[in-house]
Amino acid sequence: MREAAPSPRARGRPRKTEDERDDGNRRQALIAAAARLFHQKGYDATSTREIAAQVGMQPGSPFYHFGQKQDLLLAVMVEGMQQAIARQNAACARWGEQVSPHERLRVLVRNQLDVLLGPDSDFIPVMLYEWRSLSAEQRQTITQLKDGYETAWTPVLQALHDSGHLQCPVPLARLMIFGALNWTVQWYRAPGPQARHTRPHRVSLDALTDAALGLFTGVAPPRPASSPPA
Amino acid sequence: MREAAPSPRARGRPRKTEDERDDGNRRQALIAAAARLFHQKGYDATSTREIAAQVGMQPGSPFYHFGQKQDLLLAVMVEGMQQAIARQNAACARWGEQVSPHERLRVLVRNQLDVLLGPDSDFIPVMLYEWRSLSAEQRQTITQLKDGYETAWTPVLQALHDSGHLQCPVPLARLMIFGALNWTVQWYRAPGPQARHTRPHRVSLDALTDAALGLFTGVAPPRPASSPPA
DNA sequence: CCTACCGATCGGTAGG
DNA sequence: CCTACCGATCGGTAGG
Repeated sequence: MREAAPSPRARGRPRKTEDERDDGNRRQALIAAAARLFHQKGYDATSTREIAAQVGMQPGSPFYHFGQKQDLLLAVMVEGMQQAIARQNAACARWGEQVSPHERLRVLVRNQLDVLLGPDSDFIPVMLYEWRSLSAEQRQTITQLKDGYETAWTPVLQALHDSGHLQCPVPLARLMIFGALNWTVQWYRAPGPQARHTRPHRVSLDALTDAALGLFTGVAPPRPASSPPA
Repeated sequence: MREAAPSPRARGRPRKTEDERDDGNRRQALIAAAARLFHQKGYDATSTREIAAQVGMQPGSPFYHFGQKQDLLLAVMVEGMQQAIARQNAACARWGEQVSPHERLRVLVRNQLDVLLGPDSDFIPVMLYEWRSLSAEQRQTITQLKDGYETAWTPVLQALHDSGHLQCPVPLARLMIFGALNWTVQWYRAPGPQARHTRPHRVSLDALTDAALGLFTGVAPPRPASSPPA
C-alpha cells in the first residue's frame, strides 16, 4: 500500500487502494467468491480461508463481515433468489394480455435455464444443492423467496392443464418441471466455439428450452421467427 | 447356526456374539450405516466416527474394512447401482414382446421411483447427490454401472418418439426425465397412514408414476380400475 | 477389530 | 480488517 504522506488533517483510519475502499464492495466480493467456491466444491468442502484468499483477505477477516460461515451461505442464496426474481419479473412484464400460455411457459423456462446455466450462474445452483446446510430459521427466509418466484408458474400451468396440454396435476407438474430443469446443472455444458455440437449436453439454451417445452406440453417448438422486439 | 459352549478343540480367535461373527456382515453393516448417514447429512458432514458408532465399532475400526472414507462412499454407490440394475432387469424380464412402449416406460419410471423413494432407498440418492466427492477413478466405475442402467431406456424412448408421443430429442428427453424423477428425492414424502392426502408431496408412488407419464407422453393414465371419487 | 495416538485443518475470537 | 491464537474435530495409522 503506497500512500503519499497523509495530510496533517487526514482523519479516520487510512484507506486502502481505490478499489478496496468500499465496505459494501468487499462484502459483495466475499459473496461472489463464496458462490463460486460453494458451487465448484460444495459448502462443507470449502473453507472460509479459501474464500478469504480469493478476495485477498486474511483467514479471520470474513468474520468481520459475516458472523458465521452459514451466514455467508445464506447471503449467497438470498442474492441468487433476488436476481432470479428480478429477471423473471422483467421477463414477464414484457408480455401483454394476448400472450398464449405456451409462450408464457417458454419465457419462464428460458429464464429459469438462464438463471441456472447462464452467466453468473453460481448462486442458484448453490441454493438448490446446499439447502441441507442451512439452519431451520435460514430455510424459512429462502422458502419465502422461492415461493414468490414459483407463484408466477401456477396460473400458466393451470391454463395449459385446462386446455388439455398438460396431462398432469398442476402441483406435481410444477415440481417435476422444476426437477427436469434444475437437474440440468448436473450435466449441461455450454456449447464451445467449435460450431455445431451434436452431444446433448452441448446444445444452446434456446434448443434446450425447445426440448423442454416439447417434452412437457407435447408441442413441437413454434419458435418465434426472430426474437420479439423490445 | 448356534454353537454351544466351545469345545476344548476350538481354534482361532474367540468369536463375538452370534450376530457379529461374519466379517462380510460387518462390512455390509458399515455400508448400510454409511448410506443412511450420507443420505441424511451429506458425505462431508458425516464423520467416520459416527458411522463406526452406528454399528458399535471403535473410531478407527472402519479403516480395517475400507482404506479411506472415500472407499466407503464408493461402496455405497456400487451397492446402490447393483440393486437398481437387478431390480430393473427383473422388472423388464416380466414384459413380453407385446408390451407397448407406454407400458414399458411405466415400468421403468415406476422402478426408478422405487429405487429413489421406496424402502432401503438411501443408496441411489447418495450416488446422485455426492458424485462430487468421488475421485476421477471412482467416477469411472460408477459411470459404467450407470450407463448400463440407462441403456434400457433409450429404445423405449425412441419408440415413443417415432410414434409421435415424445416431442423431444431422445437424448435430451432421457436427461430431463431422469432430472424430473431424481429431483423427487428433494421433495417427496411417503404418504402417512391418515387416509387421503391432498398435498402433492404426499401422493403414492403409483400416483406419481401416472403423473410423470402424463407429463412426458401427454397420455392420461390408462390405469387399471381404481380412479379417485369425485 | 481395539487401544492409543498424531498431524492437519478448520471455524471462530480477542484485541487492536 | 490484520495479527495471533485456541479448542475441537477429523481422517488416518501403528501395533497388537
